[in-house]
Amino acid sequence: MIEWSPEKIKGFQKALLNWYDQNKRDLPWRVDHDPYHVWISEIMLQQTQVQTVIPYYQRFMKLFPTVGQLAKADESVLLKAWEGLGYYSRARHLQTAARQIVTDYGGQWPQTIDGLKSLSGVGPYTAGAIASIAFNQPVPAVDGNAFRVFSRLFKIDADIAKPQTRHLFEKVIQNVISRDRPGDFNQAIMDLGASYMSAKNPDTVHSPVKQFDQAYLDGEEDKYPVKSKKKRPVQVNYFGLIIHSSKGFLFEQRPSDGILSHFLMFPLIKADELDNQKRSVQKISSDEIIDTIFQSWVSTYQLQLIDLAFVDSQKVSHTFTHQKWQITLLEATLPSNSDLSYFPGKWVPQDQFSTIAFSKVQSKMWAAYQQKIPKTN
DNA sequence: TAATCGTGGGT
DNA sequence: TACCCAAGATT
Repeated sequence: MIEWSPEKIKGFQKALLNWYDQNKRDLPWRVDHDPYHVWISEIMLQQTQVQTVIPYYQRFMKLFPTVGQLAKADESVLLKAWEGLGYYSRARHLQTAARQIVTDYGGQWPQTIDGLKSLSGVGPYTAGAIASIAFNQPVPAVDGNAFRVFSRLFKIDADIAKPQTRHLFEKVIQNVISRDRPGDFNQAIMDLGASYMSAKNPDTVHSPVKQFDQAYLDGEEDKYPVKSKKKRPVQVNYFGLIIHSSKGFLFEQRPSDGILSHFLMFPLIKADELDNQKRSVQKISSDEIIDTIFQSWVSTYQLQLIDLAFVDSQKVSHTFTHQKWQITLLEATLPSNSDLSYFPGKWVPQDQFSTIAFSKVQSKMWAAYQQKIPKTN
């Protein structure tokens, strides 16, 4: 890693902020520096592209214009507004934090890094972003853009995939951030990282700070940032049960932890658990699958599925960050007066589907069941 | 610490 | 396809 003189730091700040003043992106959360606006946008933007967030942000602000209204909102309405954004715990943390602000902080925003980090779902990056943008504090906001930009400027070869590395970047940024315009400085880095200094096909030759980009000057920008590779998703096979009655379709409430926690979905059964119930390592036949599911539901939920059969369609496939699901659909009916006391779910009439937040994979199952055509992502 | 948590877009 | 990336936080 290289060092910069005070003169070089001043020159960098000037070049960066001059460029930002002329070329900053016109984004809906940049109309002011309201901490509520900054906060909502930063949470939505976590691991999510700007163009995806824009319509969600605009709808969100119409639904929940203030932190107080977010605090007292129905969680089902909130999750419906978040539908499709993913990482749904962000939405739950959002409301938890809104209630923290209203109750713990008397409606007044904490303005320190530690105070902001005490809010649910607000970590080091988001706290830095709010503190600098909304409260004009000279603190770093180390996101993926900052990692990429500063690793190239300073030729930092620390692995940005390791949590510890953030501290190193915070020290570097603390030394070069504009004391006069910290919020604009951090946002300028983000705009730079999203344009001339993007991850793929960077256009450094036209970058406003190319003369400060040591990796570029040395012809080594393709070496930065250093980032270790992620593991590939593991495949998990499921059977998905489309169960209907005159009351609608049977939805199962997923557990409070793990992927898609709390979501209502068509009941899913892990294929290997079904195999275990048969105490067999070998794959079981179609008849045995139906028989085993039927008996499992009788013993577990005291529910008797009628006409349980495979849906004549391709498997539903969906890939998450760490899991690849392959779902084989089955269909059954259940008497509408069935006792659901032992079942963690409820009947949902079809005309109420639009009021419930569907995960992407749930939407795929429903589409496959309705259309009986192949569905993949 | 390393693993986990969704989805859409691009190559 | 398979893989990577996108304004990260939590446990």
